[in-house]
This record gives sequence, C-alpha cells and structure tokens, in this order.
Amino acid sequence: MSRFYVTTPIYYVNDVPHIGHAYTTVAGDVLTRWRRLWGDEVFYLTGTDEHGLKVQRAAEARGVPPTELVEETARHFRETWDALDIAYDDFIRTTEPRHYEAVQQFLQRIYDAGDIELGTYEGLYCVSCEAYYSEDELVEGNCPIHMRPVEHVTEENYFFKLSRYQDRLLEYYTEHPEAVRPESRLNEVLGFIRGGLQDFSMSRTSISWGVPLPWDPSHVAYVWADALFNYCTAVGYGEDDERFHQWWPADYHLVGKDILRFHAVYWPAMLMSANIAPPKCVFAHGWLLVGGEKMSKTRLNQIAPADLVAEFGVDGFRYHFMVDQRFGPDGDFSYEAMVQRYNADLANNFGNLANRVLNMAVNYCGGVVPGEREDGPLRDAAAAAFEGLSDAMTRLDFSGGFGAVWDLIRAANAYIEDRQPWSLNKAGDTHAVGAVLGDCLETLRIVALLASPVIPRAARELWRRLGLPGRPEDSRLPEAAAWGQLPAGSRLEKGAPLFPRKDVE
RNA sequence: CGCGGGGUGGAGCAGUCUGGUAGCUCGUCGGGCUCAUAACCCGAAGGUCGCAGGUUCGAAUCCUGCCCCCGCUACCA
Repeated sequence: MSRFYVTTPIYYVNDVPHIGHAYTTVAGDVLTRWRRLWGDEVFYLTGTDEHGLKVQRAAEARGVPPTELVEETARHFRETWDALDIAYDDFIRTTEPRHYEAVQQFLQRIYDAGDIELGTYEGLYCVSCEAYYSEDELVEGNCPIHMRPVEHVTEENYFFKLSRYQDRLLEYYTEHPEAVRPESRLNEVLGFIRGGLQDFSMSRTSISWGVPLPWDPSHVAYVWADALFNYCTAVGYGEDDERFHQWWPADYHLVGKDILRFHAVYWPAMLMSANIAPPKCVFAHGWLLVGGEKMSKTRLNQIAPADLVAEFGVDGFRYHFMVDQRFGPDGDFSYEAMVQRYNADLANNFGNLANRVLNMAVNYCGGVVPGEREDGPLRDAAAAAFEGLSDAMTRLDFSGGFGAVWDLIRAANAYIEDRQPWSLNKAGDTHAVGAVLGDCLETLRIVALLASPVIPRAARELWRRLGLPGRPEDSRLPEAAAWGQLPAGSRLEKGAPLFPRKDVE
C-alpha cells in the first residue's frame, strides 16, 4: 500500500464558489477515489485562503470583522463540496492557529537560511484600491478601476532571494520533467526560469490581515508566501514531523493555469530554501470558459455549481466536467452541450443499458443472477476498458479514461443487439438467455466499479440493484476488475431510470 | 526574428515521432429491432487534414516559407 497526497488550490474567499473552483475540486476527488480503489492510503486536501488586502477591504466595506466574513465564505465552500460528494480529508483555512504556527516556523527557517532580506518594493500605487499596478494594466495612466492617477510609491518589504534558485530549479526540472504537467506547461515554466529570476517581495506593512513575520511582527506575510504553505501545514509540518514525512512531498498539486508560476517556481524554491522536497507534480489545467470568455465577477458569467446540480444531479455534474471537458486545455462550457452529453452518455448509454439488462434479467431469469455465462466478447471489452482507464489516469486524462469505460457500455449494447436475448427467451432457450444476460450483468458490475470515481451515486445504486453487498468503493483493484465475479443467484432489482432523460424544448 | 502550444467533415478530438485506403464521440439523414429512458443496433452523407512550395512512386504525416489562434514574458487568489 502506498500513500497518495493530492491538493486543490486553497480558494480565495473574496469569491463565491463557481464551476471553475468545482472543476479542480471534482478532478481531485475523482483522482483520489480512483487511487482509493487501488488500496492507496489517500489524503485529499482542499481549503480556503483567507488573508490579504481584498478580504480586509471587503470586511471593512461591510463593517464586519474579517473573521466573520471569512467564516461565512469558508462555510459556503464546504457546503458546495459536500453537495458535490467531494470526499476531502481535510479542509484547511489559512486563518487557523495551526497554519499560523507552521508558516512562522517555515518562514523563520528560510530567514535563518539567509534567503530573506530587507529591501524596498517600488510600484505604481492606487490609493483607492490600496494596490499596486503594473504599467500595462493602467488605462491612460490611471487606475483601471477608479480611473484616477496612480502614485509612485516605495514600501519597505522583505524579499525572498528567488534569484539564487535559478540553477537549482532548472536542475530539478531537468531531472524531473514529470514534475510539471502537461508538458506544454513545463516548457512555460522552464522558459520563465531561463529568462532570469528576480527576488520577490514576501511581506507587507500596509495591511494587518495576515501572518506576522516572527522576526519582525511589523510585517505580515504577503498572501502567497502564506497561502502556499497550507499544503505542508495540513499534513503536520511543525507539529508532527513523523506524519509530515509520511505524506510529503505531495503527489499532485492540482492548479489552474493562472497560478502555475507560483506553484512551479516560487513554491519549490521556498521549499528548497527550507530544505524540504518540492512536490512531485504540479498539474495545471485550463480554464472553463463561458461563451468563449473567462468567468469573472464583472462579466457576471459565473455559474454556481448548485444550479447545475439541481438540473443534472451530482453525478451528472461530475461526469460533464470530467468527461466532456478535457483536463488540460481550456474548455468552453455550454448548457446545450451539457444536456446533449448527459442524454447521450448517461441516460441513453449508461442508464438505459442498466435498465434493459436488469429488466430482461428480472423478466426472463426470475430476478436473480443466472448461473450461466457465455464469457463472450464482453470479457475482452471489459479488460480493455480497465486497461484504458488505468493508463489514462496516470496522465490525469479523465476524458480518455472514462471514454474507455463508455466503450465497454457501447460494446454491451451492441452485444445485446447481436444476441437478441428477447428472441432467445421466446424460443425458450433459457440456457442461452442466462448466458447472454449473465455476461451483461457481469459487465454492469465492472462498469459500476470503474465508473464509481466519477459517478459515485449511480455506481452505488447500480451495485445495489445487482444484488452486490457493500459499495463499489469497497472493492480493490486490480482484482475486482477481473471478469466473472458476480455471484449467481443474487437478487436483482429493476428500479427507476438512473439518469432520466432531459427533454430539450 | 522573445519562448512555447495549436490550426483535421457542423461541434469536440485522435492520427503526425516510426510517410502508404483519414479514425473516434456527439449532431444530421436513412434503415433495422422492440428487452429498454422515442432508448439500442446498422448504414449513409459530410473533410482539397490553415496556405504555398519542396522531397518522394506516394505526405495530414518529412523539409522551407507564409497566414491565423492561443498561452507565457513576474508580485495578477
């Protein structure tokens, strides 16, 4: 048995959960459910990032303490994940005491290593925003939000000496090219590093909502310096060394492409400074676009997961984002495409296959799993599905992986057409009927098992209708994927359609 | 010449490394079946594989040039 540690980004509480957040979080959940099937001991972490200027200002604007604001939004995220059946093992919040302590120990370690030095941060500052802007963000020399002139300001900050880590990072990624995926993102990272690394500011004196630096409490850690470390805090850094070393380094940091640099450059460098191993893989996926545009508050095109769950169910939601969207490139979300895919894959293929097979088995075989088997073409198809899924999951190719499982479903539908069990039944050939349906039922068992990471509810219900004890999650791969394990005589149940078809008006 | 990725039937993709009838899913159209959620199965239409040259008996695949799209080019959760 091995350990498998996966993280999502910690989501910034300035925003409410939308399908972009859910996309990453569902992916991590599917991945970790898959590894659990293999018997891995899994730790799946998500959480919220609760420091920083935007939160402080939002709280002030509402006349409440920051703690109250973040409490509310963090709850909102938790509720969203619960509603999506996300089986996370810990939900970390950067305002928790355990995190303060860990961050302070970590930063002190870097400071002691001599990689943090006092310097000045210069930039164009908008007083109204209380934020710095770069030259090209300005609109005719003005702040893009307030349209007022910006000031040239210098602030005394502590800087992390990132410039010292250029060679070590290059060396690391040369030896471990798999540490940034997909490959095109590794190229970006390498290009960025080769372009020369500048030290970055990692403290602020202008705000108070953050973790104070242990050697100079007049500064608080800049959000990134604080936030990234959550991945270590959650597995016991500074609190339980043995536990920390059991889990660290993380197997996957799942991130959106917009925060790749922080995870693939800043973060490993800071870890190196503290003499901690970098994560094994940072996997950057693309954005979920809506109408070809990035979701944003100002465009009002954010979609709340709950709205889609109400329409398609939890499994329908998870399936769409894992299979109809590829994990890597940007994908465009459209409601119409989601309906179409739901009907084609979940209602017509998966759901209907279960329905017709169970219905025939109930009517022709007395409602129990027949003892006969043909061990026909579905046997090979099932093996191919398992192999295809296993292979794809090593690349986090969810779309390809479950596509292989759906190939098996299509093969089962074709097999039924070919053998025509209803004709065999009319002809009174009970042995042949049993053999054909026996193969189909066994195929359903394997489909339920393999699809369980992405559609856990439907998989569990199908499992139950097949008369199997427990849940598909209790199975262990690879043994459970082997052909021929559905016990004869188990009582079958037809049940209502697992995925009722959506009628498009 | 900043670096990198990409342009394949209506949509999304595979194939390009290791040249040799252009494949998959969805959608459309026709047929079949009737166990099933008007589902399922089979078949068809639809592509000069971004453009122009070149190599070759033969190129989506190799070479050259060009066009277009996208990502990255630092403090933006």
